[in-house]
Amino acid sequence: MRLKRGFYSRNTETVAKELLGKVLVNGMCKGKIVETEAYFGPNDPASHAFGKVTKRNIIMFQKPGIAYVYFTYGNHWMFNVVTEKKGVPGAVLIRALEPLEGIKIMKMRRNKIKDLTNGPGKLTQALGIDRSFNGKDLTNGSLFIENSREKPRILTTTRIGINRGKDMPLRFYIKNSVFVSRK
DNA sequence: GCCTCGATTGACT
DNA sequence: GTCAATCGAGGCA
Repeated sequence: MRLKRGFYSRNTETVAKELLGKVLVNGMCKGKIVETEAYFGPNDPASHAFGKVTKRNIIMFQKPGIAYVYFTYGNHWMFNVVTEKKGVPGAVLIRALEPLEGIKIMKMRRNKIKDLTNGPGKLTQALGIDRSFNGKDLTNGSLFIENSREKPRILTTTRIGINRGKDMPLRFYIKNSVFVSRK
């Protein structure tokens, strides 16, 4: 069962924690979400939505349950899920997956047999997510997130790779998972 | 128009 | 552990 809009239309931190253990699907490829980060708006200096609305960050202000995909460091796509009610900015960065299905395809896309999805740029490559998915509705289409009954043990840390808002504990990952990008 | 730098990765010492 | 690759968005003029 894919997650419905109501799941995403809540506090960003809550959604980030509850996404752990759920399953990200794009076509043939599936992976369990094992690591996420929450990004807010005006109160979060690390967020793209800190400050004014721009062509890039406007996706974060739109309806919950759509994809926010952006390009960084000259070669990497980042996949986020938009949260909060329409008009309120928020997104959850998916940082790592545990590969479940379509692993052969992931290996082909990554041109590797290991480290397929243990980082935000790696998992987008493995699942074939790029610019064309920006703004796509996850409640309707080939890219979506499946519910699960799993209630994982969650660890919380500060976010990775940012320069501002470094002290905010908004990174979450599943305890003992070997598929996270870092411990 | 020009300049800076990034929610990263992979190669190398 | 260090560091280069690589390009578009965003800020400023």
